Amino acid sequence: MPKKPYYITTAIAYTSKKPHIGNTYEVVFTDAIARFKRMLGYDVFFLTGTDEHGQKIEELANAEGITPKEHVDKVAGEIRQICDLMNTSYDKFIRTTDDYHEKTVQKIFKKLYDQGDIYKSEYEGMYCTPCESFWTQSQLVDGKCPDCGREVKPAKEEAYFLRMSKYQKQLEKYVLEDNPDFIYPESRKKEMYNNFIKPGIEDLCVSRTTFKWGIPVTFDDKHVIYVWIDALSNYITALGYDPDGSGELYKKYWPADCHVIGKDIMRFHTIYWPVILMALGEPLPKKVFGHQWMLFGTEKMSKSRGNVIYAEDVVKEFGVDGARYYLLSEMPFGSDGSVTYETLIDRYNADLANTLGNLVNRSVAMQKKYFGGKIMAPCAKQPLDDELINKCIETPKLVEKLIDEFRMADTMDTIMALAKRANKYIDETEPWVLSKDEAQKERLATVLYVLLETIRFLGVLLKPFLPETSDKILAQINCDIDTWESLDSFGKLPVGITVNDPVPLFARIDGEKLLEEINQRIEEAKKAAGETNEPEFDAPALLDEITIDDFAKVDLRVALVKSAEKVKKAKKLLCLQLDDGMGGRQVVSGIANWYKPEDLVGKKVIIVANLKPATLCGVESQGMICAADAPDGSAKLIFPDQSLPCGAKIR
RNA sequence: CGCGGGAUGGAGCAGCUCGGUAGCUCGUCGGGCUCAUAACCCGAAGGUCGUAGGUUCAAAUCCUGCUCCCGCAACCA
Repeated sequence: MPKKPYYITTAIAYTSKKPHIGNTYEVVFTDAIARFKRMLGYDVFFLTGTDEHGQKIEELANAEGITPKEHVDKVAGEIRQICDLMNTSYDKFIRTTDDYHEKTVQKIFKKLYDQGDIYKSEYEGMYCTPCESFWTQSQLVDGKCPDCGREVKPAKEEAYFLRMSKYQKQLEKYVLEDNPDFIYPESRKKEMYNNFIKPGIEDLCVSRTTFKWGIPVTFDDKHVIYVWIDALSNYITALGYDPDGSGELYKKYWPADCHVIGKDIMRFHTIYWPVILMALGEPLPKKVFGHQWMLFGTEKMSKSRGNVIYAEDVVKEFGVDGARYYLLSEMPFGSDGSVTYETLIDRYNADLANTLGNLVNRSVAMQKKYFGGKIMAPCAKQPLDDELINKCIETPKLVEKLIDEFRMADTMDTIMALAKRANKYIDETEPWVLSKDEAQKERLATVLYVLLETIRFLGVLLKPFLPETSDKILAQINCDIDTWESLDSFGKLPVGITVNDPVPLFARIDGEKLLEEINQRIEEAKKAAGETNEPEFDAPALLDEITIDDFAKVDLRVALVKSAEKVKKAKKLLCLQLDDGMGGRQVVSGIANWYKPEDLVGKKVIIVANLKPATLCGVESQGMICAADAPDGSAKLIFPDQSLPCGAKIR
């Protein structure tokens, strides 16, 4: 019987910068599933890769003085190295700059255009110059750019749009009725459905004229295909999809069984991607699984905070399987995970070194010591043994169920629970006591057999998750019976073989010492980041030149904050009452996340005094407070010399 | 009233669908053991299960109000 195909993918990683350990989680997680399915007998195809086009890449390359291609070659290489370092078993690594991908994407675009699903738009007033972005009418907020909030002006550039609305009903039916597990977990499905699908999906702009680093539209060379069709299509181009006739791989593996992605790109995968596929007349993926984020403690990782952890940092201290185990066991199913070196050390020592490593070590050592390593027939079983044996039999079934639900951390727990039970078994049976009584020889042999067979179970169970460790365990007990089916019954460990010398699987780590070292390193990294003037910060591109007259149109004034309060029903907005030297005014500002009302009262700020008033969350704002974007994404106000009078003009 | 998730011993989580001795991991304290990587095993302390009500013989579990946290959306003029 031919094996059942199983196609699983990660999202393709954006090649702007080297991914940190949190980004690496995805590929390790997906690898675990892929390896597991292979063991179950599926014919698995596991795809990962890189997303390499776009304006950001173009800018980064410019800043570095290299070509975009040189830039992405470098970063894609790093990303692939990390995948290899983490021992992930991807079958293909796709790059969106691959020749076949670019050609197919062009064909897809053309096909959708020819059949009328992509159309050229000539909207006006939809273009935000600073963001270099097009927006459809309904995307605008108060008629302004939804990204930066600035004025948009009539678009001289035309753009191509995908007719999303046409597939509204079809998508709704698929998500709600045909395939209720499509968007997973459930909470994400509600988010996507309530926020985007139910209100009605919008046509999507699928081309750009503002940058060149992308796949050109074949029939209109001013345009480059924007990220959606380019990046998302990787899942099918990788298999040799072709609108004119697809290859064997595609026929065999599509539709994908699961796209594993970060929760931030759920929308693209559960709305845009299905619509593209429906337009192409292709079947939709069976599942999109949105995983959580791995944070550093409770904050995001960033270079300037000195808290970026890369996969290689963790591997250096804890080994590949140490890193894999941590990622797989520490990320909760329903909420963000948190990396700290403290928990990293704890988990490593407690689970890998103590519970698992020590179990294998002590068991193999006893087999060596009492029987010269030779495994004897278990002919003196006792009822006591059954508890452990039953747990061995149950565990694989539990694991199958948990993996089916993508509950990775629970899976790790379940396997570790078996190791704990085995440790307990040793205490219950006290082999060292048995060894002192010649009459108990058979019982001792049996106890050790049960123990080593349990260890074989552990070795096999761990294979998809900690492949290296699994190999080491099985090598130590000198047994190559490592299939998932071999866990159907207890007792497959052959009698008569001789185990190898016990070698510790995981060396215990001196936590205090390591933490000290690491804190030192973090301090240094912080310092370095400070000294080099925040290397992560990319100054935004310069706008078009203006004349002094243009500038004179902007009336900047000094104003005193007399009172401030949060705007109800808005998270980020503060409503400020100002003395502007001209009778006072009210200004709303999106700084509530970074400034408390009381911090501002009594301070003088700079306002744009002649800005057309606007209404935000129902509150009128007569002007705008000057602030600058900080590298960490926050906004910092610009405070003038506090001795300036209210109403003073800035020029 | 935009949508959704959550609040459980010092920390992190499970239990809630199908009400009925509150469980796990780490940490703390005490004990046991010596095969083993100062590892392993057992026991103890520690929780009025966010808050106020309601239903019930009985509520962490069901219902309602409230507070706080988080995600998505909206919102940084």
